[in-house]
Amino acid sequence: MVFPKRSSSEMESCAGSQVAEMPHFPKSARGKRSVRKKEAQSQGQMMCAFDLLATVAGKLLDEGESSLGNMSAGAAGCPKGVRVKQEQCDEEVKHFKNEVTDQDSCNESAILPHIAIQRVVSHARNEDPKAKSEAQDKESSMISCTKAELGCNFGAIADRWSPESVESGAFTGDAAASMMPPATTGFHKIASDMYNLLDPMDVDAKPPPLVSSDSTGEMPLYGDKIHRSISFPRGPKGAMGFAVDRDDDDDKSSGCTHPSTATNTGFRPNCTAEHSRVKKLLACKYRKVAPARMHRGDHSYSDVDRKPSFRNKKMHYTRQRTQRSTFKRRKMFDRHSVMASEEFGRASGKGNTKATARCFHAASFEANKGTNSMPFQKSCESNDSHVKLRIKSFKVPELLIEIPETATVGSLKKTVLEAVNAILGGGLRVGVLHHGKKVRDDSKTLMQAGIGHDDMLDNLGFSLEPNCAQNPSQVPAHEDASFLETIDTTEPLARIAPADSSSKHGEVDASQELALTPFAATYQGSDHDSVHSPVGISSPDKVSTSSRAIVPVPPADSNAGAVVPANKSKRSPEQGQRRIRRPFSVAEVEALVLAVEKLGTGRWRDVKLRAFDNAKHRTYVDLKDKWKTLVHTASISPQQRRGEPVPQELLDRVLAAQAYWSQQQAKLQPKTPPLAEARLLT
DNA sequence: CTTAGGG
DNA sequence: CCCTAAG
Repeated sequence: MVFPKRSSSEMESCAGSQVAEMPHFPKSARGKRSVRKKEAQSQGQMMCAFDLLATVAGKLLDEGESSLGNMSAGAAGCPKGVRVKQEQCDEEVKHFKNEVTDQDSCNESAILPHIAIQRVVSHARNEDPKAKSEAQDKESSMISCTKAELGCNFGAIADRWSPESVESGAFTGDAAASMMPPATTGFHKIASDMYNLLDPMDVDAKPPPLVSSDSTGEMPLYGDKIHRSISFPRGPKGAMGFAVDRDDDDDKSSGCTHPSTATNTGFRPNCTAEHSRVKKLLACKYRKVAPARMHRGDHSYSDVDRKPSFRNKKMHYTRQRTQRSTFKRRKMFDRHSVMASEEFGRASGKGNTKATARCFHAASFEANKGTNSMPFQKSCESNDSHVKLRIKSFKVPELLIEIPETATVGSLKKTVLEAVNAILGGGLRVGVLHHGKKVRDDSKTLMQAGIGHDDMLDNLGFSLEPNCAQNPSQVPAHEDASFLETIDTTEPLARIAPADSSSKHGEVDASQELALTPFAATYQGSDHDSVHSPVGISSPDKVSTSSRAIVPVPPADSNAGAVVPANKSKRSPEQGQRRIRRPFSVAEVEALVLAVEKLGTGRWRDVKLRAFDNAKHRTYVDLKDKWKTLVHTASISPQQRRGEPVPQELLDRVLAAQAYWSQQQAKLQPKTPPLAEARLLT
């Protein structure tokens, strides 16, 4: 038989000692699974740290919002910008580290984020190298600071970052280089390297023996790369995720850092991948709303918490299923758009005033850019009992937006705008919140309502509500709480960046994230949404009771991006949702081919695990289907093919592998042990 | 839950 | 991609 060079060698190797083992793979695979799981758990803590870091980064991004927009416009610019900020962040972290170390008392968890943020936000200052070095020196000691997890985590983060960030650059370049499909000859090889290096699965699960036995020369690199990737991927990844990642606020609320609470218990376990994901998603939104909710004494918190944990129980695939039902990116706005200063006050108390404000503004209509203060304020003119209110911004009711990752930022904006218009078109009404309570009685005078006193400023809030559907029965309290997602600004960035060369890696578990390379991070963008949706989706379910369950909108054409005021109906029939179409990128195909070459055509689950473990949106069924189409594609004339052209080389390999494995299967039927085959082939 | 196939 | 029968 004639196989492409690489294929043949690989196949043979497989057929040889390997094949015999192959059959066992499934078992090991299961074992792997558990392993992975374990790892993920153990890394849960890190997540907290990362989240924190993310938070900081988030601040940065927030601050650079405007520039961000610009960057998005000019695609290429983004990554760079992000990285820079990241570095800054890094600096901050280091600094921070110092402080913490010096303080020695990490208990003041609340202060940590504060410090970090402030510094970040006011990144104006130059970092003094001295502190930096000091920080490095103290790294070890830092880690020992176990008392306050926050501090500890932070230390960990810094630890991770600082050293790595340096290398990061190089690595990135490296990866980039390998990413660029050079001569077709080495293409697959490169890809394999890439995957090896990207694929966490391999890292934690792949049994060394198997690997080494593999005749290919890629393996050696394997270990090496893995290490590296494990050590720093954070950086890049973080950079991306940062925009989205939660911030300290979140941490606190989540209980990871927060000293108090019931939440703590519930949350803690969730400091796992899933949770973090959710958190990321919720990031800004969450941040914003959190105070509000607390204010209202709502249960949403727990809601949010549980969701993740709930999902955690499920396995990957299950999760996927859940997620898949709605790959939607949602953009929801807390209806209580205008938060009284009181809430902000609280926020600031936690040391995130700026962040909150920023976020707030970002999410709102940006009515008043540049002002970090409260969204509205009253210039109480004690004069003649007139109450002057200045509403700086309003938040619109929830919005559910679905937009392809490939969409441009511009289209995203447009989409959002449309969504907003849609809501506005339906008519809006203004809600007044006083002391966190909705003032329903329109006939009351402000005075009667207690509005107008000095305190008012701190307790008055406005909200925009859809004029239509809303039923009075809905209690404002909990509904939106759970839907605090925000589009991660990152997305666009990620998107724009280096294409989706390495498509298959999203991050799920901390461990996985660790293995991610900068590029992987890039790719994550796509995964992110898959991540997003889950949250959104789960939320609706959980909160179905609430008024504004999100109504999964039938995905309009990918380009258009569907927008729906999530308030329309209370039900969330995400069930019937058809997953959005996500064409396989060449990189993905490459990975698939590679995996199939090794594993064969009948073990899709393993293929999934091996090459797409991180691609949460690719199920083994998808892979199987893709293979099917690939085989078909390979057998038709290039002119008949559609979509992103797949390198002929890959198609050839597809056919070869297909032929090989089907033959293998055939021989297996008659009960011919693979070993025999191997011998023959050899 | 996975596979394997048809739709 | 979805849906399902089978295992």
